[in-house]
Amino acid sequence: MTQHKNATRTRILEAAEVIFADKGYHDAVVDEIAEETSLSKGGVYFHFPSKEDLFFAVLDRLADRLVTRVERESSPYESPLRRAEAALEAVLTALAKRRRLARLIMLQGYSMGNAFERKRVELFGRFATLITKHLDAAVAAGEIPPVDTEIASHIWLGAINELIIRWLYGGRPAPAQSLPLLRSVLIGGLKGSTTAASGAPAEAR
Amino acid sequence: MTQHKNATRTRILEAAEVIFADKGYHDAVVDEIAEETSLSKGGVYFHFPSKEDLFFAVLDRLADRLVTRVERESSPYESPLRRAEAALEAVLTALAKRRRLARLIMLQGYSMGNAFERKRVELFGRFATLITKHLDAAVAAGEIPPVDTEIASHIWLGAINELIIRWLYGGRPAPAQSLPLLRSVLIGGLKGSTTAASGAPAEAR
DNA sequence: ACACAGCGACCGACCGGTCAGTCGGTCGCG
DNA sequence: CGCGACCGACTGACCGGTCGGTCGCTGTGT
Repeated sequence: MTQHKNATRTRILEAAEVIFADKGYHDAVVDEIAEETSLSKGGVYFHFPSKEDLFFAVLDRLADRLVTRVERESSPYESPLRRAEAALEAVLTALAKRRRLARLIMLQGYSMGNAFERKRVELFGRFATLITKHLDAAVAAGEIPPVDTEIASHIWLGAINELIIRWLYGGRPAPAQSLPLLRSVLIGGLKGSTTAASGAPAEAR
Repeated sequence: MTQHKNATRTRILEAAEVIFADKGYHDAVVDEIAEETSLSKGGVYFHFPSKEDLFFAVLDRLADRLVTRVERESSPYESPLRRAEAALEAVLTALAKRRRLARLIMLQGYSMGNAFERKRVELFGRFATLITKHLDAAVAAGEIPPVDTEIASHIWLGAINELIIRWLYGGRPAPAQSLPLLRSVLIGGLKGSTTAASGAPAEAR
């Protein structure tokens, strides 16, 4: 039955998620993932062609969830800028809720070597798009000046990224504690931005 | 003569810098560093006790240079906020100037596994301090409201970090192109920040 | 001027350990 | 019986680190 096969696949993904998040790509050992799943190494390789594929599958699965969650939490708001703000907050709190997820997405991938680059761009691109979309709408609605929204969304993501990493490593300021300042700087900064110099004027719509 | 020994050491550091930046910690092979230096592996291990130590030495060397440079370029200005702004710009342009340096500091370290954590905190901490210092002065001078300057400096660094990484990977917007918006968001955001929640309130330990 | 010892810098073959991935085999279910 | 799911011993490649050895340079005694 395909049902069972699928269940096993999921079990592998779940175990792999924990172990990858804990040790990073390189230091995670396939044998351990197998053991954790009560499978043998061969069993794991029956479901995934390589360690790399397994890792990517784990990342995709998590990213899917996070995107869904962020979209759900930001959609209720009327104002585009408000939605962008909600998305910002949703990403931050979602990551803050589970260190493991954050570790995985934000750092453990690099231990894979340069093969991770493409994936990293893809992942962050997905989240950036989420925010860019709302910011574009906010520009259209006149809530903020016409800036390069793509760069802006990456500024947002970068700020979140650094605060989360800092928290992951040092436990310093809990993300929730940084949120007020984060919000005020990023949103206030955009609102007050008089810079129309976004390179190409074609963006004006 | 110690002079010669030191020169060799430097040659190793230079070669290691290139190779580590290119391949990441894990994929860089000591034999290759040796060959590039026209030394044998034993020769390399004569100068550095371990691959890990060599890597850290490379990082420290680069960080030292960057810190010096940033300090030099920001010191001439009178206004604290202006100095902070100059530091922001100096970091961005310095990293933009050499992809390799940026790669090394911002991502290749992670491939070392969890041992990198401490070092990462240390490195970013050094840069953050550079900015925090100026921001504190700016607060004292009344140029910006009293916010948590440490968090603020990490927001700045995070934004830079993400923009640089994006550029490294995709070559998308050249850092110089993002600078105007970056400046306007980060500085404008701080100026307009009404949030006084700088940890001063009764925050439980 | 010469022999030679000492030493610091460097050599490179080798060891020990680690893993990703393979493959012939097993087993239960339809 | 056949097939899909799974087993697990094994292999091959890779690499950090070691260690006995080499070699040229310098200083010392005669």
